[in-house]
Amino acid sequence: MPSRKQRELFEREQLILDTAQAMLHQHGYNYLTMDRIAKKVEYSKGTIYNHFSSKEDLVCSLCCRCISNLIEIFERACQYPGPTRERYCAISIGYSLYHQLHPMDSQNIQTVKNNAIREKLSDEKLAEMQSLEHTITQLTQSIVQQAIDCGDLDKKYTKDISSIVFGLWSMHYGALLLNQSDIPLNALGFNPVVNMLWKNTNCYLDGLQWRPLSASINTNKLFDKISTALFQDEVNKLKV
Amino acid sequence: MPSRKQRELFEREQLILDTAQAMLHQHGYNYLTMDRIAKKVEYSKGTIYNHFSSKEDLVCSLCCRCISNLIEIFERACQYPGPTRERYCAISIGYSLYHQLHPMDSQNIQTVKNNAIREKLSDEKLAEMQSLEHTITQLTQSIVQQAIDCGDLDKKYTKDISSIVFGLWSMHYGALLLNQSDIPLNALGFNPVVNMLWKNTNCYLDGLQWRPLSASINTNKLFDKISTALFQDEVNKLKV
DNA sequence: GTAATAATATGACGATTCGTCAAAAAACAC
DNA sequence: GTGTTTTTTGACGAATCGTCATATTATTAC
Repeated sequence: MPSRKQRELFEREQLILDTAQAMLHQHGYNYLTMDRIAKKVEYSKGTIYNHFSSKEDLVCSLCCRCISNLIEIFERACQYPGPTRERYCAISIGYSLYHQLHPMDSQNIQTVKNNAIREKLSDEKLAEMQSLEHTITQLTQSIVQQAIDCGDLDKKYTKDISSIVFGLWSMHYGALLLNQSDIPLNALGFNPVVNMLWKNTNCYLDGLQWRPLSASINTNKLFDKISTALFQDEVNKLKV
Repeated sequence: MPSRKQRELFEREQLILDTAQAMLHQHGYNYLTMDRIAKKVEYSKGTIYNHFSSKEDLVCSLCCRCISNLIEIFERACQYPGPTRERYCAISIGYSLYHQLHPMDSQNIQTVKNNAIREKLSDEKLAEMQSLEHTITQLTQSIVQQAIDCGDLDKKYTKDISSIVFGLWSMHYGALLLNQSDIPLNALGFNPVVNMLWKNTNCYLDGLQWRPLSASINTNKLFDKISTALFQDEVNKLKV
């Protein structure tokens, strides 16, 4: 039961974050200053600093909100009732859709990976973010475990569960970063990143012999099936 | 035929870069200032600005040096005389070894991916870096093309060459970034990143049915064979 | 060899932005 | 209504970037 005080404080914090996010998206990182945020939210700079101990901590808080949104997506994927491979694919699809729908959020997440920023983070914020990231890996890991338990994935991979989680993670993370970097992938002859990522994910899972293999199904239909079942909202928003 | 003038200018530029790199590695990004660099190299700040139009351009130049080093590694891998799959693996191994040997270089490369920095880059530096990155993708692509031409990789993948290049690239890039981020992979139960990456690369190539499949060979021995043949220096330095 | 000219180097300076803190304002207690 | 605590404020000091008028060095002309 939060008191009125606490509620107001929380709401103001959200207002600050929303304002910062809008400013970041509209005018870029270097336009984002504490003074500008203060002016926009009509509180003084000192008050902003009562909420966030540094500009970096503020940006990291934005990042944490984004990761929380991703966790919600991952949790939905984990509920998917089909075979384990489809459930694992659901994570991949959710991840892709989320980043298509909120490309700026990906930038927030990446911003904090930068050393110039990270060096200045408070220990508390860093711990908060790491805890969220931990949650994400745990969710992913649970599906691999289920696949081994039910025989969809060979038992010999029991020792490699973390490698497999890391495989999906690194592939998606790398794809996302390359996509949002200024590297002109189109001009270099690359297909849309979401398509490539979906192909590559299936290819990787085939390499693991994670059943059912993609040769036996229509992967395009599977993509539609999963996204319709779990991410209807996101798909609709993307269509607009 | 560079004149004495030009030579001196070039050498001073290298001195500035070396100094900046050392400072960056020893004390982090936020300690690196133009005034400190100027003091250390015993030239004035204005002179530094004659070489680099901004702090960001200077850091990007560091990044370009690192990418050039990587290109040298990739070119060596492309010379590897074995089957195409092994040649492709050689790129993977070279990439891993390079980042193990020069973990700070990876940070340089990533620093420039950050928006806060990228927003301030001059068009020229950005173009320079993109040109280097283009070279890297071209080298990788050529091996996939060879594999299709000689039948090691099924012809049906002709349309997917860029996807396959992107698969290797994103997986390695993501792994590298995750590795150097502060996410405590060890504590989260992950194996060493280089091992996981090697397993995942083979798994992905198996999924493509890129012959010879890893079931028919000893991947650990292959790793040793390639690294001995191409990257003896790097391996020795790592052992020390 | 010297004077005129061009090229280069210098560091004081203005501008920006961060984060602080003493003082003012508001909220609260009684 | 008065005194106390909490919160807010914005002027300020510090750090750093990038500039530019001036000083220094190099080159050319004669």
